[in-house]
Amino acid sequence: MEETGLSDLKYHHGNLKEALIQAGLDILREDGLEALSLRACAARAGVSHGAPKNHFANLAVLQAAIATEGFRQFAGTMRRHMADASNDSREQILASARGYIAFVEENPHLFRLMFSMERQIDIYPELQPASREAYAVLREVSEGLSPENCENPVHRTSVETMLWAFIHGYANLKGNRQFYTANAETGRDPALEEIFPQLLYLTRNKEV
Amino acid sequence: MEETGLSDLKYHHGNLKEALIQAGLDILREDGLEALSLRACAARAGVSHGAPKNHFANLAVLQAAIATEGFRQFAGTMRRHMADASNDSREQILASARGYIAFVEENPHLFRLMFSMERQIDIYPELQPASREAYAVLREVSEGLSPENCENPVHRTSVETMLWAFIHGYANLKGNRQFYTANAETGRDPALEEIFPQLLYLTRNKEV
DNA sequence: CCAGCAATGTTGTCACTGTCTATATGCGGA
DNA sequence: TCCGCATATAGACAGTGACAACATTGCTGG
Repeated sequence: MEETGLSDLKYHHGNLKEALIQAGLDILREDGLEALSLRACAARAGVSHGAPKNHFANLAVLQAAIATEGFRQFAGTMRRHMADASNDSREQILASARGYIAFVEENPHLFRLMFSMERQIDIYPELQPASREAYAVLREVSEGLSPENCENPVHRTSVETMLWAFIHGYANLKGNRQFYTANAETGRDPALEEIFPQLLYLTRNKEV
Repeated sequence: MEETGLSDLKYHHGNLKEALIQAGLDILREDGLEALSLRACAARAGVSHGAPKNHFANLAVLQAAIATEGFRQFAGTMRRHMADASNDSREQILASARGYIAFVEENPHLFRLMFSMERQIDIYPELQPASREAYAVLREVSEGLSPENCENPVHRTSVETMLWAFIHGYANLKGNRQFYTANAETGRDPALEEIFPQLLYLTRNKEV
């Protein structure tokens, strides 16, 4: 009507592609992974059931696009927690772990989708970069733990692998309600806060 | 015809319940998680599409039953690896980790099903016991690491949690082809063999 | 300025799936 | 023997992904 801009309310729907991704994120949050269907996303975006075909070849591609946005928000959550912590490397990686756990607790279904898409990483071109962007956060903080004078038997790659595997496994098990560790009102996980320093201890120890 | 026994080839089909579970395991191995449907299991067991209803109220319950059998085989794989190792506690838990990884590599889709069922643990009565049976293996070997004179800051529960989370995360990431660590022809994972002793080092250290 | 075109969205259809209901079948016990 | 229950069959229905044919919109080149 009075639209002169060039980016919103344009064309038939507007930018349906992003609307479908957002609809998928909403459905995941509200109704879970089983409710995520092409037709449900289309309906929530206010278009017909065939419309998504023009932007996503099939359901798997839409899922990959949703997972991609998930990885971006995931990295953002970790970086946000890191910004609230001191600059010390150990505090930084602990903060990233807190962000990791927080994201999984807030987005359990999205997280499950993200890591179930990883074996089809090639069906959506932006998925792998977004996934690597999230991993880059962990890599950065791990590198801060391996100073140049490092003669540590747990060298750089192993530090990354060990910390990543632990955080990932802990978050998974916690997301599946496998642990009873209720968060205190501080919002922090007592088990994580206890175990993590132990793991970091390995990264500065020489002899084994 | 000549059947006098009481357990096989009885009645209409025989024991359809177990046949459906076995069909599900076969489908998971051959065609993946997406191909696992009630009708596919029924067809593979040679019965009509409505027959499973008499044994499993819905698809989720059949999936839970398949996951239950998965947890049993999972525990069996770990115990088998442990039987091939020496009785030393550290060797035992390392062997269980090898079994853990081996199971995930051989049954990636089943493993994914198993740990995606865990948030509906109550829909099939045998699922929780089978899951706990698998966890009991890790608990047993972890207990061997915390001797009675233990003043270790990583106490019993934390040892369990740390090792379980690490193995679980490592297996997950590896199952999703996140790691490039190709197994040597020994069938062992070099990264696991390197990192694990470091983790075990924590369990015998007092000061932190 | 306008005709054509490509991008986008709609509608209809098909096979497949989960679930429900009604019906048929066969075994065991009264 | 015959009744009842557990089990299996057959049919139906709604929801889904995928595909094809068609309609609409906005852009672009002449």
